[in-house]
Amino acid sequence: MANIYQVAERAGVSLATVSRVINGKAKVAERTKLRVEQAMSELGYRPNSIAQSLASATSNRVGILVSVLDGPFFSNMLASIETTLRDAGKHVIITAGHSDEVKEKEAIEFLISCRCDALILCIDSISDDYLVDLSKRNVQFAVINHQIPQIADRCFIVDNEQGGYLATKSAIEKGHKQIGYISGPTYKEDARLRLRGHQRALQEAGIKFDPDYVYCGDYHDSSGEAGFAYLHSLEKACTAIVCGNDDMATGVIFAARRAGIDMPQQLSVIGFDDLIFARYTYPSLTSIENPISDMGTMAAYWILQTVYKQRVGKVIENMFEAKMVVRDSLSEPIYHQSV
Amino acid sequence: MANIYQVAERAGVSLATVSRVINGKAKVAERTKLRVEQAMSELGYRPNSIAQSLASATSNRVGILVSVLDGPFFSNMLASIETTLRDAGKHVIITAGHSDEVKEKEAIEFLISCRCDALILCIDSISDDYLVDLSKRNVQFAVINHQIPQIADRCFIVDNEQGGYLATKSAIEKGHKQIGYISGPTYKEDARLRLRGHQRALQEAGIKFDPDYVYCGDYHDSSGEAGFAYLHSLEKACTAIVCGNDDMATGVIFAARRAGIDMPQQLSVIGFDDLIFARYTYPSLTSIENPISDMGTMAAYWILQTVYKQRVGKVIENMFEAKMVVRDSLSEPIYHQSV
DNA sequence: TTGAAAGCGGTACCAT
DNA sequence: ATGGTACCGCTTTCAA
Repeated sequence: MANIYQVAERAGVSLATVSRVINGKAKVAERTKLRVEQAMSELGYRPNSIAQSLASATSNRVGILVSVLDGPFFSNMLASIETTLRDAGKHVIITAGHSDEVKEKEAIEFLISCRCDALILCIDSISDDYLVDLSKRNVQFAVINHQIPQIADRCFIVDNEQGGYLATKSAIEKGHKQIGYISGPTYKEDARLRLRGHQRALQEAGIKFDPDYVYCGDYHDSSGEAGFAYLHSLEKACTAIVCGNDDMATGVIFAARRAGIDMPQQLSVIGFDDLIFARYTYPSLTSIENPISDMGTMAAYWILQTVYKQRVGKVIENMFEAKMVVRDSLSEPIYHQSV
Repeated sequence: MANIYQVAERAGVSLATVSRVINGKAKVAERTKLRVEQAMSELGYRPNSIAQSLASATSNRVGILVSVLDGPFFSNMLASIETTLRDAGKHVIITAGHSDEVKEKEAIEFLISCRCDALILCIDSISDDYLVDLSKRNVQFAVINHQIPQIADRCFIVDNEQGGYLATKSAIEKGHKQIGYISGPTYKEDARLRLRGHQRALQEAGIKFDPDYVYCGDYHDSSGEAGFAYLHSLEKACTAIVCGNDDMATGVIFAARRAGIDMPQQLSVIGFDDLIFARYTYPSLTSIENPISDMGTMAAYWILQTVYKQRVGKVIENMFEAKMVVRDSLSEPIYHQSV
């Protein structure tokens, strides 16, 4: 493939001039520019991005770290980040951290050693302190799904508390009084916030919060099944179960059906995240939309603006609203045949 | 960050020697090597992959093209490709083609202009001829999900015919005689092959193939619903519906339930692909596993071997077996209450 | 507005 | 086994 020298020669100019027309910033006489462009197209010239990176000390690479590449949670986000950044001429390098602290750190080091100009991190296990430290090295990054006060401007989160609140409130509005809650692991901030929202909704409705009605799961469907078993065994069983995420909600649905319970008549179930399969469960799952994809796009915009100094006509928002997605798994309780 | 000159200086050797220990191939005296390594770790040195790429004319980048990034079909494959290639020190650049011929070609050009050493292509709309041409330019690539005779060695496919055969055969073995088939769009090779497998199974069982029992869909769930409506309207309705993919199968399940049909008692449904949500439908979906992830890994190995001349201790296989995954949506037909 | 030339941080060939 | 050095293809001063 042709290089910049050949273009320069063919156009009868120096390579510096060719470089100028490639980059479009510096002034080049219109005539010269046309000659150069002609030469470029005649030769089918494409600038070598690697050489550009080396010379300009910007790789045009953005590294993404997600916990898992497979599974439905991140794929939409990856898609939207990729689209946004590719339109801006950036390359995306994707790695997985597998919710393991060591692997997450390795992945970050890998991305740094790739010379990424910036990172977008969806971390699970790394401490806030580590990220604060990272921000002091000259590594530019955005964080999704974590709120870290010292670097709040680069954190993009959904309003988890609000989401938890909405979920439980919608159950209350349907008339439920005995509402079980299956939480994610409470060492995770999002799980704590969702639970807090649940409590706020109860309180607002004058329902006393009873810790017995909370089961602490691990965000996997098996713990949804276990959580159902626990809540089902309580003296006064619940008519609705609100779950910290959709995986656990599907676990509840499975276990409840196995126990011969009709849903939603005898038991309402609410999830969180609104994953793709929420439509496919039976009954289809009422859930809280987690705008992870929008958050990714926003993080990408933030990077284009902050790191690449591009003008993206976007207002950077750090906190995203949580919204109900109503499907079939939530209905009025039927007390006379309560679980 | 330190560069190779600083390492050389600190170790008291030339940069050529440092380069040798980085690459590990050429011989370096043990003592020298240790000195260099010491210097590297003292300086926290990491070779600049961009400079390496420029100098060596290999970018260590592998480009991936999938139709969509979101959605469950490719995400497992992406995960396994990423793992395989990252372990080999390669970077993965991922793009989406959105099943559009123009966009797919653009994406390929983009990947080429990224200086990818090799591509892995999951294409939907591009013609075989284009790919054969591409193979004559000096672009190295593997193809997933397409069999192209001229370049068969770099194509990795599942045995679609066998999959279609297995699906229908399993229905026949359960006792079904009236078996509807909802095909993917027949301009797609995989759809044609799956349908052909269906026909072979019928023929083998002595069941006459009746084109009236075939509905041609588009691989989306809506066409599953439409296909159900059509098959359901036939004079002699079917007791089982075999679908060209899982999306259409979920469409069938939805529409059938809406029509008040009990599954699997009154109607068995079989999918193809075994996507993640096959477990979550109700009844859970019996399907044909599409080892897309294994195919991706194999394509990655093929690239490591062919393009990067690495010894991966793997036998390269181009054709992957299709396997049944038995769940609840297939059972014996109940004729006296047939649909 | 244009050109000359010095890097960017490596690789790889040729000597020694 | 080691060192010297010419690139790789581009960006970016600095001069003209």
